[in-house]
Amino acid sequence: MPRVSRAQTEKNHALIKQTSARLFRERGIGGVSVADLMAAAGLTHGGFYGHFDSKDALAAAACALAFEETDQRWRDRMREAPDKRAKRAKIAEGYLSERHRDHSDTGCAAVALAGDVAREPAEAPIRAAYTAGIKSQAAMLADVSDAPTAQARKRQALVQLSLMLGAVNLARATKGDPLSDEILAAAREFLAGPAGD
Amino acid sequence: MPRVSRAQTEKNHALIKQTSARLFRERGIGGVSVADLMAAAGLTHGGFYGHFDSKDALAAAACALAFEETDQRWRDRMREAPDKRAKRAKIAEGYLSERHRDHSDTGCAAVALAGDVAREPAEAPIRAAYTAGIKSQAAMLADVSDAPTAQARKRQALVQLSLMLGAVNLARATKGDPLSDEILAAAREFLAGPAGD
DNA sequence: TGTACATCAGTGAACGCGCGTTCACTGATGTAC
DNA sequence: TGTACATCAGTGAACGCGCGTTCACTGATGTAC
Repeated sequence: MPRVSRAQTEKNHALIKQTSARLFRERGIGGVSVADLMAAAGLTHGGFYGHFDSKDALAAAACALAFEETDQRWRDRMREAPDKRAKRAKIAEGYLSERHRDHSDTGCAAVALAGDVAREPAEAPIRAAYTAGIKSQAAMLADVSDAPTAQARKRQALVQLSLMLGAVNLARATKGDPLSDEILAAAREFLAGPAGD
Repeated sequence: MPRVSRAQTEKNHALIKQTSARLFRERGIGGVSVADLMAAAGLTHGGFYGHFDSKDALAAAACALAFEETDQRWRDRMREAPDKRAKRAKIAEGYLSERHRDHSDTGCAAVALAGDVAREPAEAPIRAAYTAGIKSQAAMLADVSDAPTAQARKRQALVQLSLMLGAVNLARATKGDPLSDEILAAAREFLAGPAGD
Protein backbone atom coordinates (compact mmCIF):
# COMPACT_ATOMS: atom_id res chain seq x y z
CA MET A 1 0.00 0.00 0.00
CA PRO A 2 2.77 2.54 0.61
CA ARG A 3 4.34 4.64 -2.18
CA VAL A 4 1.53 5.88 -4.30
CA SER A 5 1.69 7.57 -7.72
CA ARG A 6 2.31 11.32 -8.01
CA ALA A 7 -1.23 11.88 -9.23
CA GLN A 8 -2.66 9.89 -6.32
CA THR A 9 -0.56 11.89 -3.85
CA GLU A 10 -2.04 15.11 -5.16
CA LYS A 11 -5.52 13.64 -4.93
CA ASN A 12 -4.86 12.59 -1.34
CA HIS A 13 -3.59 16.05 -0.47
CA ALA A 14 -6.73 17.65 -1.88
CA LEU A 15 -8.92 15.06 -0.18
CA ILE A 16 -7.39 15.73 3.25
CA LYS A 17 -8.07 19.44 2.76
CA GLN A 18 -11.63 18.92 1.56
CA THR A 19 -12.43 16.48 4.34
CA SER A 20 -11.01 18.85 6.93
CA ALA A 21 -12.92 21.83 5.53
CA ARG A 22 -16.08 19.84 6.12
CA LEU A 23 -15.22 18.31 9.51
CA PHE A 24 -13.80 21.53 11.00
CA ARG A 25 -16.99 23.39 10.09
CA GLU A 26 -19.12 20.66 11.59
CA ARG A 27 -17.27 19.88 14.81
CA GLY A 28 -14.81 22.74 15.25
CA ILE A 29 -11.06 22.57 14.92
CA GLY A 30 -10.55 21.20 18.43
CA GLY A 31 -13.36 18.70 17.83
CA VAL A 32 -11.51 16.79 15.10
CA SER A 33 -8.19 15.01 15.66
CA VAL A 34 -5.56 14.45 13.00
CA ALA A 35 -6.31 10.72 13.23
CA ASP A 36 -10.05 11.44 12.75
CA LEU A 37 -9.60 13.44 9.61
CA MET A 38 -7.01 11.14 8.06
CA ALA A 39 -9.35 8.21 8.68
CA ALA A 40 -12.19 10.17 7.09
CA ALA A 41 -9.95 10.65 4.07
CA GLY A 42 -9.26 6.90 4.00
CA LEU A 43 -5.66 7.17 5.22
CA THR A 44 -3.71 6.50 8.42
CA HIS A 45 -2.65 9.35 10.67
CA GLY A 46 1.12 8.92 10.28
CA GLY A 47 1.14 10.17 6.71
CA PHE A 48 -0.37 13.50 7.64
CA TYR A 49 2.95 15.28 8.14
CA GLY A 50 4.02 14.47 4.62
CA HIS A 51 1.17 16.70 3.45
CA PHE A 52 1.08 19.51 6.04
CA ASP A 53 3.55 21.00 8.52
CA SER A 54 1.10 20.94 11.41
CA LYS A 55 -2.58 20.79 12.27
CA ASP A 56 -2.52 24.61 12.47
CA ALA A 57 -1.22 24.85 8.90
CA LEU A 58 -3.97 22.49 7.71
CA ALA A 59 -6.58 24.51 9.59
CA ALA A 60 -5.55 27.62 7.66
CA ALA A 61 -5.65 25.78 4.33
CA ALA A 62 -9.01 24.17 5.13
CA CYS A 63 -10.42 27.53 6.19
CA ALA A 64 -9.37 29.09 2.89
CA LEU A 65 -10.95 26.22 0.97
CA ALA A 66 -14.19 26.45 2.95
CA PHE A 67 -14.42 30.15 2.07
CA GLU A 68 -13.80 29.33 -1.60
CA GLU A 69 -16.70 26.89 -1.52
CA THR A 70 -18.92 29.48 0.15
CA ASP A 71 -17.93 32.16 -2.35
CA GLN A 72 -18.71 29.84 -5.24
CA ARG A 73 -22.16 29.12 -3.88
CA TRP A 74 -22.85 32.84 -3.41
CA ARG A 75 -21.77 33.56 -6.98
CA ASP A 76 -24.06 30.83 -8.29
CA ARG A 77 -27.00 32.15 -6.31
CA MET A 78 -26.42 35.73 -7.37
CA ARG A 79 -26.27 34.73 -11.02
CA GLU A 80 -29.85 33.50 -10.77
CA ALA A 81 -31.19 36.88 -9.59
CA PRO A 82 -32.06 39.70 -11.99
CA ASP A 83 -30.99 42.77 -9.99
CA LYS A 84 -28.95 43.84 -6.99
CA ARG A 85 -31.84 43.83 -4.58
CA ALA A 86 -32.84 40.33 -5.65
CA LYS A 87 -29.23 39.15 -5.38
CA ARG A 88 -28.98 40.40 -1.81
CA ALA A 89 -32.30 38.73 -0.98
CA LYS A 90 -31.21 35.47 -2.59
CA ILE A 91 -28.13 35.30 -0.38
CA ALA A 92 -30.08 36.19 2.77
CA GLU A 93 -32.74 33.59 2.00
CA GLY A 94 -30.28 30.74 1.67
CA TYR A 95 -28.16 31.90 4.58
CA LEU A 96 -31.10 32.22 6.96
CA SER A 97 -32.73 28.93 5.98
CA GLU A 98 -33.25 26.08 8.41
CA ARG A 99 -31.31 23.95 5.99
CA HIS A 100 -28.22 26.12 6.43
CA ARG A 101 -28.62 26.12 10.21
CA ASP A 102 -28.77 22.33 10.21
CA HIS A 103 -25.79 21.69 7.91
CA SER A 104 -22.78 23.60 9.11
CA ASP A 105 -20.41 21.11 7.46
CA THR A 106 -21.26 22.38 3.99
CA GLY A 107 -22.41 25.83 5.10
CA CYS A 108 -20.80 29.23 5.40
CA ALA A 109 -17.23 29.14 6.71
CA ALA A 110 -17.59 32.54 8.35
CA VAL A 111 -20.24 31.50 10.85
CA ALA A 112 -18.98 27.95 11.36
CA LEU A 113 -15.44 29.03 12.27
CA ALA A 114 -16.00 32.46 13.88
CA GLY A 115 -15.94 31.21 17.45
CA ASP A 116 -12.81 29.11 16.92
CA VAL A 117 -10.90 31.81 15.08
CA ALA A 118 -11.83 34.48 17.62
CA ARG A 119 -9.87 32.54 20.24
CA GLU A 120 -6.82 31.72 18.15
CA PRO A 121 -3.70 33.70 19.03
CA ALA A 122 -2.77 36.59 16.73
CA GLU A 123 -0.02 34.62 15.00
CA ALA A 124 -2.13 31.54 14.16
CA PRO A 125 -2.14 31.07 10.37
CA ILE A 126 -5.90 30.50 10.27
CA ARG A 127 -6.55 34.10 11.31
CA ALA A 128 -5.17 35.52 8.05
CA ALA A 129 -7.17 33.00 6.02
CA TYR A 130 -10.32 33.85 7.92
CA THR A 131 -9.93 37.62 7.59
CA ALA A 132 -9.29 37.25 3.85
CA GLY A 133 -12.46 35.16 3.56
CA ILE A 134 -14.55 37.78 5.36
CA LYS A 135 -13.16 40.52 3.12
CA SER A 136 -14.16 38.52 0.08
CA GLN A 137 -17.71 38.01 1.38
CA ALA A 138 -18.02 41.67 2.34
CA ALA A 139 -16.83 42.71 -1.13
CA MET A 140 -19.41 40.45 -2.79
CA LEU A 141 -22.21 41.96 -0.73
CA ALA A 142 -20.93 45.51 -1.27
CA ASP A 143 -20.99 44.85 -5.01
CA VAL A 144 -24.74 44.28 -4.93
CA SER A 145 -25.50 47.20 -2.61
CA ASP A 146 -27.60 50.09 -3.90
CA ALA A 147 -26.02 52.64 -1.56
CA PRO A 148 -24.63 55.77 -3.22
CA THR A 149 -21.05 55.81 -1.90
CA ALA A 150 -18.40 53.12 -1.64
CA GLN A 151 -18.25 53.63 2.10
CA ALA A 152 -22.01 53.23 2.47
CA ARG A 153 -21.94 50.08 0.32
CA LYS A 154 -19.22 48.58 2.49
CA ARG A 155 -21.09 49.47 5.67
CA GLN A 156 -24.29 47.96 4.36
CA ALA A 157 -22.41 44.81 3.46
CA LEU A 158 -20.84 44.52 6.91
CA VAL A 159 -24.21 45.02 8.60
CA GLN A 160 -25.91 42.40 6.44
CA LEU A 161 -23.06 39.95 7.00
CA SER A 162 -23.03 40.52 10.78
CA LEU A 163 -26.77 40.08 11.03
CA MET A 164 -26.80 36.89 8.96
CA LEU A 165 -23.85 35.40 10.83
CA GLY A 166 -25.25 36.34 14.23
CA ALA A 167 -28.70 34.97 13.47
CA VAL A 168 -27.41 31.60 12.23
CA ASN A 169 -24.96 31.33 15.13
CA LEU A 170 -27.76 32.02 17.62
CA ALA A 171 -30.15 29.70 15.80
CA ARG A 172 -27.60 26.88 15.98
CA ALA A 173 -26.94 27.47 19.68
CA THR A 174 -30.66 27.48 20.53
CA LYS A 175 -31.63 24.67 18.14
CA GLY A 176 -34.27 22.41 19.65
CA ASP A 177 -36.19 25.37 21.04
CA PRO A 178 -38.89 27.19 19.03
CA LEU A 179 -36.82 30.36 19.47
CA SER A 180 -34.30 29.00 16.97
CA ASP A 181 -36.76 29.19 14.07
CA GLU A 182 -38.02 32.56 15.27
CA ILE A 183 -34.53 34.05 15.12
CA LEU A 184 -34.09 32.94 11.51
CA ALA A 185 -37.57 34.19 10.57
CA ALA A 186 -36.99 37.58 12.21
CA ALA A 187 -33.70 38.11 10.35
CA ARG A 188 -35.21 36.86 7.08
CA GLU A 189 -38.17 39.20 7.36
CA PHE A 190 -35.96 42.11 8.31
CA LEU A 191 -33.63 41.69 5.33
CA ALA A 192 -36.56 41.18 2.96
CA GLY A 193 -38.47 44.16 4.31
CA PRO A 194 -38.39 47.82 3.27
CA ALA A 195 -35.45 48.65 5.55
CA GLY A 196 -33.71 45.46 4.57
CA ASP A 197 -30.97 47.01 2.56
CA MET B 1 -5.54 22.67 54.96
CA PRO B 2 -8.31 20.17 54.33
CA ARG B 3 -11.74 20.43 55.97
CA VAL B 4 -12.77 24.00 55.70
CA SER B 5 -15.70 25.78 57.41
CA ARG B 6 -19.21 25.58 55.93
CA ALA B 7 -19.08 29.28 55.07
CA GLN B 8 -15.73 28.86 53.34
CA THR B 9 -17.05 25.89 51.37
CA GLU B 10 -19.88 28.00 50.02
CA LYS B 11 -17.45 30.76 49.14
CA ASN B 12 -15.26 28.26 47.31
CA HIS B 13 -18.25 26.91 45.42
CA ALA B 14 -19.21 30.40 44.30
CA LEU B 15 -15.61 31.23 43.45
CA ILE B 16 -15.23 28.17 41.22
CA LYS B 17 -18.37 29.20 39.37
CA GLN B 18 -17.34 32.84 39.02
CA THR B 19 -13.84 31.94 37.90
CA SER B 20 -15.24 29.50 35.34
CA ALA B 21 -17.75 32.01 34.04
CA ARG B 22 -14.83 34.30 33.30
CA LEU B 23 -12.38 31.72 31.93
CA PHE B 24 -14.94 29.91 29.76
CA ARG B 25 -15.91 33.19 28.12
CA GLU B 26 -12.29 34.08 27.52
CA ARG B 27 -10.84 30.77 26.31
CA GLY B 28 -13.85 28.61 25.55
CA ILE B 29 -15.01 25.57 27.45
CA GLY B 30 -12.52 23.26 25.79
CA GLY B 31 -9.78 25.82 26.35
CA VAL B 32 -9.87 25.56 30.14
CA SER B 33 -9.14 22.35 32.05
CA VAL B 34 -10.60 21.45 35.44
CA ALA B 35 -7.09 21.80 36.89
CA ASP B 36 -6.75 25.26 35.30
CA LEU B 37 -9.92 26.61 36.77
CA MET B 38 -9.42 25.11 40.21
CA ALA B 39 -5.93 26.61 40.30
CA ALA B 40 -7.38 29.98 39.25
CA ALA B 41 -9.76 29.67 42.19
CA GLY B 42 -6.80 28.90 44.49
CA LEU B 43 -7.64 25.22 44.95
CA THR B 44 -6.32 21.86 43.74
CA HIS B 45 -8.13 19.92 41.05
CA GLY B 46 -9.12 16.90 43.16
CA GLY B 47 -11.68 18.84 45.16
CA PHE B 48 -13.66 19.79 42.10
CA TYR B 49 -16.00 16.81 42.21
CA GLY B 50 -17.10 17.69 45.69
CA HIS B 51 -18.63 20.84 44.18
CA PHE B 52 -19.90 19.70 40.77
CA ASP B 53 -20.89 16.40 39.19
CA SER B 54 -18.87 16.98 36.06
CA LYS B 55 -17.24 19.65 33.93
CA ASP B 56 -20.43 19.69 31.83
CA ALA B 57 -22.52 20.46 34.89
CA LEU B 58 -20.18 23.29 35.84
CA ALA B 59 -20.30 24.64 32.29
CA ALA B 60 -24.08 24.93 32.55
CA ALA B 61 -23.89 26.66 35.95
CA ALA B 62 -21.14 29.02 34.76
CA CYS B 63 -23.12 29.84 31.63
CA ALA B 64 -26.17 30.75 33.71
CA LEU B 65 -24.03 32.95 35.97
CA ALA B 66 -22.40 34.68 33.00
CA PHE B 67 -25.85 35.53 31.64
CA GLU B 68 -26.88 36.88 35.04
CA GLU B 69 -23.88 39.19 35.03
CA THR B 70 -24.69 40.34 31.52
CA ASP B 71 -28.35 40.94 32.40
CA GLN B 72 -27.34 43.01 35.43
CA ARG B 73 -25.07 45.20 33.33
CA TRP B 74 -27.82 45.72 30.76
CA ARG B 75 -30.28 46.70 33.49
CA ASP B 76 -27.80 49.20 34.92
CA ARG B 77 -27.17 50.73 31.51
CA MET B 78 -30.84 50.98 30.69
CA ARG B 79 -31.56 52.69 33.98
CA GLU B 80 -29.31 55.56 32.94
CA ALA B 81 -31.26 56.27 29.73
CA PRO B 82 -34.41 58.41 29.68
CA ASP B 83 -36.52 56.61 27.05
CA LYS B 84 -36.79 53.36 25.12
CA ARG B 85 -34.89 54.58 22.10
CA ALA B 86 -32.04 55.80 24.33
CA LYS B 87 -32.05 52.51 26.26
CA ARG B 88 -31.68 50.51 23.05
CA ALA B 89 -28.90 52.82 21.90
CA LYS B 90 -27.12 52.55 25.24
CA ILE B 91 -27.02 48.76 25.00
CA ALA B 92 -25.84 48.83 21.39
CA GLU B 93 -23.11 51.35 22.18
CA GLY B 94 -21.59 49.28 24.95
CA TYR B 95 -22.01 46.01 23.07
CA LEU B 96 -20.38 47.29 19.90
CA SER B 97 -17.48 49.02 21.65
CA GLU B 98 -13.86 48.06 21.11
CA ARG B 99 -13.67 47.55 24.83
CA HIS B 100 -16.29 44.80 24.68
CA ARG B 101 -14.58 43.16 21.69
CA ASP B 102 -11.30 43.10 23.62
CA HIS B 103 -12.65 41.74 26.92
CA SER B 104 -14.70 38.65 26.30
CA ASP B 105 -14.02 37.36 29.83
CA THR B 106 -16.30 39.95 31.39
CA GLY B 107 -18.41 40.54 28.28
CA CYS B 108 -21.69 39.18 26.98
CA ALA B 109 -22.18 35.45 27.55
CA ALA B 110 -24.28 35.08 24.40
CA VAL B 111 -21.51 35.97 21.97
CA ALA B 112 -18.65 34.45 23.98
CA LEU B 113 -20.29 31.02 24.22
CA ALA B 114 -22.35 30.85 21.02
CA GLY B 115 -19.80 28.87 19.03
CA ASP B 116 -19.20 26.37 21.84
CA VAL B 117 -22.88 25.84 22.59
CA ALA B 118 -23.79 25.45 18.92
CA ARG B 119 -21.64 22.32 18.82
CA GLU B 120 -22.76 20.76 22.08
CA PRO B 121 -25.05 17.73 21.73
CA ALA B 122 -28.77 18.30 22.33
CA GLU B 123 -28.66 16.75 25.79
CA ALA B 124 -25.75 18.84 27.14
CA PRO B 125 -26.95 20.79 30.19
CA ILE B 126 -25.34 24.01 28.97
CA ARG B 127 -27.78 24.22 26.06
CA ALA B 128 -30.77 24.82 28.30
CA ALA B 129 -28.87 27.45 30.29
CA TYR B 130 -27.82 29.18 27.10
CA THR B 131 -31.29 29.21 25.56
CA ALA B 132 -32.75 30.61 28.79
CA GLY B 133 -30.10 33.35 28.76
CA ILE B 134 -30.92 34.32 25.18
CA LYS B 135 -34.63 34.44 26.00
CA SER B 136 -33.91 36.80 28.87
CA GLN B 137 -31.83 39.10 26.69
CA ALA B 138 -34.44 39.06 23.93
CA ALA B 139 -37.15 39.92 26.46
CA MET B 140 -35.14 42.87 27.79
CA LEU B 141 -34.67 44.24 24.29
CA ALA B 142 -38.32 43.62 23.39
CA ASP B 143 -39.33 45.60 26.47
CA VAL B 144 -37.64 48.71 25.13
CA SER B 145 -38.90 48.31 21.57
CA ASP B 146 -41.27 50.92 20.14
CA ALA B 147 -42.92 48.50 17.74
CA PRO B 148 -46.71 48.34 17.93
CA THR B 149 -47.33 44.61 18.43
CA ALA B 150 -45.75 42.08 20.75
CA GLN B 151 -44.65 40.02 17.78
CA ALA B 152 -42.99 43.00 16.13
CA ARG B 153 -41.23 43.89 19.38
CA LYS B 154 -39.88 40.37 19.69
CA ARG B 155 -38.71 40.36 16.09
CA GLN B 156 -37.00 43.69 16.50
CA ALA B 157 -35.28 42.39 19.62
CA LEU B 158 -34.08 39.24 17.85
CA VAL B 159 -32.74 41.24 14.92
CA GLN B 160 -30.88 43.68 17.18
CA LEU B 161 -29.45 40.84 19.23
CA SER B 162 -28.36 38.87 16.14
CA LEU B 163 -26.70 41.91 14.61
CA MET B 164 -24.85 42.84 17.81
CA LEU B 165 -23.71 39.27 18.43
CA GLY B 166 -22.65 38.74 14.83
CA ALA B 167 -20.72 42.01 14.66
CA VAL B 168 -18.78 41.38 17.87
CA ASN B 169 -18.09 37.77 16.89
CA LEU B 170 -16.76 38.89 13.51
CA ALA B 171 -14.80 41.75 15.05
CA ARG B 172 -13.11 39.33 17.46
CA ALA B 173 -12.27 36.87 14.69
CA THR B 174 -10.77 39.62 12.48
CA LYS B 175 -9.06 41.53 15.31
CA GLY B 176 -5.69 42.88 14.27
CA ASP B 177 -7.02 43.95 10.88
CA PRO B 178 -8.59 47.39 10.28
CA LEU B 179 -11.73 45.55 9.17
CA SER B 180 -12.43 44.65 12.80
CA ASP B 181 -13.04 48.27 13.81
CA GLU B 182 -15.02 48.89 10.64
CA ILE B 183 -17.42 46.07 11.45
CA LEU B 184 -18.15 47.52 14.88
CA ALA B 185 -18.52 51.03 13.45
CA ALA B 186 -20.91 49.86 10.74
CA ALA B 187 -23.15 48.06 13.22
CA ARG B 188 -23.01 50.98 15.67
CA GLU B 189 -23.95 53.49 12.99
CA PHE B 190 -26.72 51.27 11.70
CA LEU B 191 -28.33 50.81 15.11
CA ALA B 192 -27.99 54.53 15.93
CA GLY B 193 -29.33 55.62 12.54
CA PRO B 194 -32.91 56.26 11.44
CA ALA B 195 -33.57 52.60 10.63
CA GLY B 196 -31.77 51.49 13.76
CA ASP B 197 -34.77 50.33 15.64
C1' DT C 1 -18.25 25.83 78.74
C1' DG C 2 -15.26 21.93 77.82
C1' DT C 3 -14.05 17.44 75.97
C1' DA C 4 -14.26 13.32 72.58
C1' DC C 5 -15.08 12.05 68.30
C1' DA C 6 -17.42 11.63 63.74
C1' DT C 7 -17.71 14.14 59.55
C1' DC C 8 -16.23 15.66 55.27
C1' DA C 9 -13.69 19.68 52.26
C1' DG C 10 -9.69 19.70 50.26
C1' DT C 11 -5.16 17.22 48.83
C1' DG C 12 -2.32 15.02 45.53
C1' DA C 13 -1.21 10.68 43.35
C1' DA C 14 -3.12 7.74 40.14
C1' DC C 15 -6.54 5.83 36.47
C1' DG C 16 -7.26 5.18 31.41
C1' DC C 17 -7.50 7.70 27.39
C1' DG C 18 -6.74 10.51 23.29
C1' DC C 19 -4.07 14.14 21.60
C1' DG C 20 -0.24 16.17 18.10
C1' DT C 21 3.87 14.71 16.47
C1' DT C 22 7.97 11.58 15.28
C1' DC C 23 10.17 7.79 13.17
C1' DA C 24 11.91 3.24 11.41
C1' DC C 25 10.10 0.64 8.03
C1' DT C 26 7.95 -1.06 3.49
C1' DG C 27 7.35 -1.75 -1.15
C1' DA C 28 5.31 0.38 -5.45
C1' DT C 29 6.70 4.25 -8.25
C1' DG C 30 9.72 6.73 -11.10
C1' DT C 31 14.32 7.07 -13.15
C1' DA C 32 18.79 5.98 -15.16
C1' DC C 33 20.91 3.16 -18.23
C1' DT D 1 11.63 -1.63 -24.56
C1' DG D 2 13.58 -3.92 -20.54
C1' DT D 3 16.20 -4.17 -16.27
C1' DA D 4 18.29 -2.39 -11.71
C1' DC D 5 17.80 0.50 -8.25
C1' DA D 6 16.97 4.88 -5.69
C1' DT D 7 13.12 7.47 -4.03
C1' DC D 8 9.55 8.53 -1.03
C1' DA D 9 4.05 8.19 0.16
C1' DG D 10 1.93 5.85 3.33
C1' DT D 11 2.02 2.59 7.59
C1' DG D 12 1.59 1.79 12.37
C1' DA D 13 4.02 1.73 16.72
C1' DA D 14 5.77 4.88 19.86
C1' DC D 15 6.92 9.59 22.10
C1' DG D 16 5.57 12.81 25.91
C1' DC D 17 1.82 15.25 27.48
C1' DG D 18 -2.53 16.90 29.35
C1' DC D 19 -7.17 15.71 29.82
C1' DG D 20 -11.58 14.38 32.99
C1' DT D 21 -12.32 11.67 36.70
C1' DT D 22 -11.43 8.62 40.95
C1' DC D 23 -9.79 7.65 45.43
C1' DA D 24 -7.22 6.84 49.85
C1' DC D 25 -5.87 10.02 52.95
C1' DT D 26 -5.67 14.13 56.29
C1' DG D 27 -6.84 17.04 59.84
C1' DA D 28 -9.81 21.13 61.03
C1' DT D 29 -14.74 21.66 61.63
C1' DG D 30 -18.99 20.74 63.71
C1' DT D 31 -21.63 17.95 66.97
C1' DA D 32 -22.98 15.16 70.95
C1' DC D 33 -22.58 14.81 75.60
